[in-house]
Amino acid sequence: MYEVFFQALKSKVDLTENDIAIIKAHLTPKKLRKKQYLLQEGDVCKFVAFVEKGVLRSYTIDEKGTERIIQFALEGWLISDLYSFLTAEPATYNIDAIEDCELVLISKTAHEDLLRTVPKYETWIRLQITSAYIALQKRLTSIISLALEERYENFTSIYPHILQRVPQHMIASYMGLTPETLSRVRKKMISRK
Amino acid sequence: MYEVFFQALKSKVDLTENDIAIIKAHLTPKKLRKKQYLLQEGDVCKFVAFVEKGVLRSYTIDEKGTERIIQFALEGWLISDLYSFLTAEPATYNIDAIEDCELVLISKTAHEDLLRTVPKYETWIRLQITSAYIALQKRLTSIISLALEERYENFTSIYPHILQRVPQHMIASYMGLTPETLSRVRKKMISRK
DNA sequence: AGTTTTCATTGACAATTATCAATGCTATTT
DNA sequence: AAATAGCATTGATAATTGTCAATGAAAACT
Repeated sequence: MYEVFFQALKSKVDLTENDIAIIKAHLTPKKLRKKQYLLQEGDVCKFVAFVEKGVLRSYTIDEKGTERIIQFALEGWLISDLYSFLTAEPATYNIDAIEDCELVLISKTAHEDLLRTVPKYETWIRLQITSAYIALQKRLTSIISLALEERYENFTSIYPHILQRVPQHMIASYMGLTPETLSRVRKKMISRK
Repeated sequence: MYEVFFQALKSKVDLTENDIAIIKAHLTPKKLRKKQYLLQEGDVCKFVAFVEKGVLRSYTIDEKGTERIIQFALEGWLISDLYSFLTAEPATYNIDAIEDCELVLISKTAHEDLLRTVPKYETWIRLQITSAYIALQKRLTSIISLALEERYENFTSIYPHILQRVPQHMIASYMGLTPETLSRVRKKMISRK
């Protein structure tokens, strides 16, 4: 149990058997069927979720009812509404499963306990957030500085595995585009050889 | 010396006199005149900079020669090319001073020493990156889900102090717009009362 | 004080992207 | 196996944003 989780952890920090035991005691497994919610806007987000298996997304819904995808999460990634998790304010994002999922949940008290008692856990969290920050900054840079086709190429080269498992209209949403526009961009790129 | 820096640190974590002394020994002060570079694209970024006084920006230059602003940093903020800093790859961003600045530099070896020897430093870094991540996610959400006017309103309400110290065309760049478009958006908003 | 840069604004026009509506295909459900 | 829902594509048109050029004002420099 928790194979992917501990593999991810061990690849970043050294853990003693004792560390592992303590961490294990703070985790909760959870399965989710396709389309099921993990978190709904308005509820307080009480966990950080690690993806053992499957794909999820976080998103908001704007005034017109359009879904805007903030993040995808595949095996080995973390997903949460961090702001809600840390402040206990109502979540502004929804999170649901794009495929059937197996998750590892870290509750708020578990998270706080682990930060206090297992220094390596804090290190791991720091490294995770740092990578997430860098990735987000790259995404933002791509949005404000590249033409559409380059942005799509960029996306496909960085996340080919997302492309294969997520419908195109969600990728359009992630890129801040309509599905029609993305379809046309792709057509242009294909025709250009 | 380093007043703003230690104020920021102490507001997030408890430090002993000893912690403070160790940290102090790892810092380097640096002054920068308006328009001076702190980092140029292609060089390896060898520090994280904390702003004691002044304003800086990080940005890329696209194929057409247009500057695209990634981040502003005011008093109390950190700025760096994190990816370059962590991997020692050449920087993809430029950083320069918008006003005369006083900075506190944390070199790579200082950073690593402090992470190893002062647990509270790691905690502070974790908290800083976490806030930066959340802020970036909000910025991204705003870009992909709001109409231009709302985005500008959003920006002005979150960062009124940036607005006052940075020329408008840089704010346009930060928002991924041309200066002309931002000027027109503002006009529309003002005329609408 | 005078010169030079930098900056914000405006206009005319072009390019890009969104919207709305329709179609056919595929996967899922019953 | 049939019915339904989800999905990608296309066309016509509208809305948004960018580009290029010009102007005047303010700020920085000498």
